[in-house]
Amino acid sequence: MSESKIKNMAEFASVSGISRPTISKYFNDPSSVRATIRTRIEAALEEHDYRPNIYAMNQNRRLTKNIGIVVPYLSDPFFAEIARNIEQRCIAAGFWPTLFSSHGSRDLECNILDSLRSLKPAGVLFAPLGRASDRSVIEKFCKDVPTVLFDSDLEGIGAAFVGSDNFSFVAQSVEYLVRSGAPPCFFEMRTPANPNANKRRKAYISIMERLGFEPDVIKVDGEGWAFEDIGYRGAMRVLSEDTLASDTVLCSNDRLAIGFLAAAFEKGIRVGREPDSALRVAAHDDHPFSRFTCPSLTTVAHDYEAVSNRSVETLFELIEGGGRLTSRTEKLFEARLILRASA
Amino acid sequence: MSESKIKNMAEFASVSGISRPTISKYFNDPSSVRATIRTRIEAALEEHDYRPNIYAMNQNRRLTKNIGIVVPYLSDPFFAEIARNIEQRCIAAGFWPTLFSSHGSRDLECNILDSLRSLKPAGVLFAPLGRASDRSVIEKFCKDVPTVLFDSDLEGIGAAFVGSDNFSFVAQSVEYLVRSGAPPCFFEMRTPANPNANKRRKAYISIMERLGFEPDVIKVDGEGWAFEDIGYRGAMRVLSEDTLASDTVLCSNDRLAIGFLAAAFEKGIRVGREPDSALRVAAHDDHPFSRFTCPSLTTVAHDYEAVSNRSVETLFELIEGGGRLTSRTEKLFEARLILRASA
DNA sequence: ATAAAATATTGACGCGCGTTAAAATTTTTT
DNA sequence: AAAAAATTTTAACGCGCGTCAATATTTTAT
Repeated sequence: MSESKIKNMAEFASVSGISRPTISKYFNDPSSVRATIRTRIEAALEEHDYRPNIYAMNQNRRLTKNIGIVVPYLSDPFFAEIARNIEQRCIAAGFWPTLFSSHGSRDLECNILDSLRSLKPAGVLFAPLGRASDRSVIEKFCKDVPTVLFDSDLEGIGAAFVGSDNFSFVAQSVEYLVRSGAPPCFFEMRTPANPNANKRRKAYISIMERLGFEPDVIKVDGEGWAFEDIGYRGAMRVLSEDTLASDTVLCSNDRLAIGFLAAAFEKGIRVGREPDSALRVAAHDDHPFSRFTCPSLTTVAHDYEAVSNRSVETLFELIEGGGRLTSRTEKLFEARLILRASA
Repeated sequence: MSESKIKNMAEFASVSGISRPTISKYFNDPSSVRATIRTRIEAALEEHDYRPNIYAMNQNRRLTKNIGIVVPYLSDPFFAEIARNIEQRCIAAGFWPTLFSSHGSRDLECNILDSLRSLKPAGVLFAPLGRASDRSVIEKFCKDVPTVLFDSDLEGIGAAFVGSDNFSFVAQSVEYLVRSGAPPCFFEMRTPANPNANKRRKAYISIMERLGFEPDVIKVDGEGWAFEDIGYRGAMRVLSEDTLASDTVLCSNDRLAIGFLAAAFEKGIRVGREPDSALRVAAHDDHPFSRFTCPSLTTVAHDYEAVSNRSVETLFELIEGGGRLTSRTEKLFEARLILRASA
């Protein structure tokens, strides 16, 4: 490798013996130049390790190759995993993804959208906070920037939504629990942060009624995103007061269940599907940690792969379509029951 | 708010009645213009919501306001929390942080550094993979870009290192365990990904010897970053074969312990510090989930706040010093014992 | 009020690259 | 081998902003 530092495209053009516009074309799309030229450029690249200045590149292009990924809470490994998956796919497609987390804060979510705007991204994959989101700010953003919502839907906002079918989650868990024991009560936060929680509650009620059982929704107090803690405190109270009408508890999500199981353990209450257990606990999401709860958590899994795949594909279609799709599509993927020891 | 869209700084200068160079100065540092001018600019900003083009801004500036944050594995909530903390501090200081995760991959780590280079960041906060890192690539990167390492040290690389004192972790856990029961064996991965693990093992051995006990290191197989699973499998084997020489197990880190506790539970082995328990388990890190293990995990906590604070402060000094510090500093913060139910 | 210091304005250039039109070259077709 | 098609080269402009020097204006000190 030559020691001379190349500082701009013109210089690189002259050392490689190829004209600057052609070099420029190459960097925008290597397949747009003839193979002979391409190999010559790539040989020169080996020699001199020049890289175009991304700021100059993006300054006039109407569309950058940037993609924004926004999740509500990155400390939740569930979102970290989804983000990672999406990120990889964007990179593979030649985009430059940037990851943002709203950290559960409405203001931060707005600020992120603001920053994102000045990044002039080709598109954005956005999992909103939900209830805490500033709907009007997001709506305005989505009008200006091609955006696909995922995980959590804001009706009518964004060019498309990709997520999991909450009804399918609850159908599978409730039907399994009923089939294998007593009908479950439903354990959730009083004011859930996320619209999925509301859909799950509604699904629970409707499925229970369809099966001819009385729905029993237990709402526990707590704000924010410390779900494990909220589940733990709620369970401690419920278990102490011994107000549980059913020996089967279906938690709205795994993180609540993690807290619930910790409380049950502390109370010395045996959880599981063996005859000598006092309680069965199941939940939804198949959180990365739910394999390691005690007992391991019976849950219903998202089709992670499918959701992240489809989100990215939809965004690419949107980008190729110049930021518009014929109509707003909503794709919901089926969930899959994961039988473990807790129920 | 006026409906006319302002498309560049010259236009904004004319509508606000202030010259373009002054506007430019304002955006680079609002305090560098007179108060009267500042309020006039800010009034105009309210009126017209203009924002400078970040690409044009960064193209000629020798130093951008970007800061890169690189962590080895974002799906680990420990790193997610640290990253979030650091991110907030950078924003508060007027920088533009961008978060990257190596996802445990050597190649990805190199690619990230490569991308980071073209972002021309003012500085980088970097927690390397450790053993899997490509030392020479990182060394080269750190020569070009002002970088502070945190969490995991690569000796001699980067302008400074900020982390936790592994000796202090192990001193506290071992001394507590010895004081309150039998001396612990040490449970770890055979080939740890992270230099901290090696330091902890060495500390364990030296502290045990100092206290007059025979060190007993149990190494379990497994590669990668699925620590819980590795801990689980290792514990299943150890507990099945009943080869544990001590009734007290000190895990190298909490994530291994989470797997260990899951295995113990599955085996029906009672863990805790009560007299009727068969085993005590403790670990290090105070992982966000260790409050919710069964039983809750006795561990030793990082001083998160201090580490992220100092990392950021050190980077700011480095940036203000033009990318050079007088000498490479290594700051290690003390750890704090967290007594819970498992030991 | 006047002088000195600080700050703002005017006018202009440069950064590195995208992009375009016309001319030159290469490749493909016939 | 000649004509047609595709690609590259040459030359030049523009993007939005940083920055600088000379000048004008405002603020502070005397």
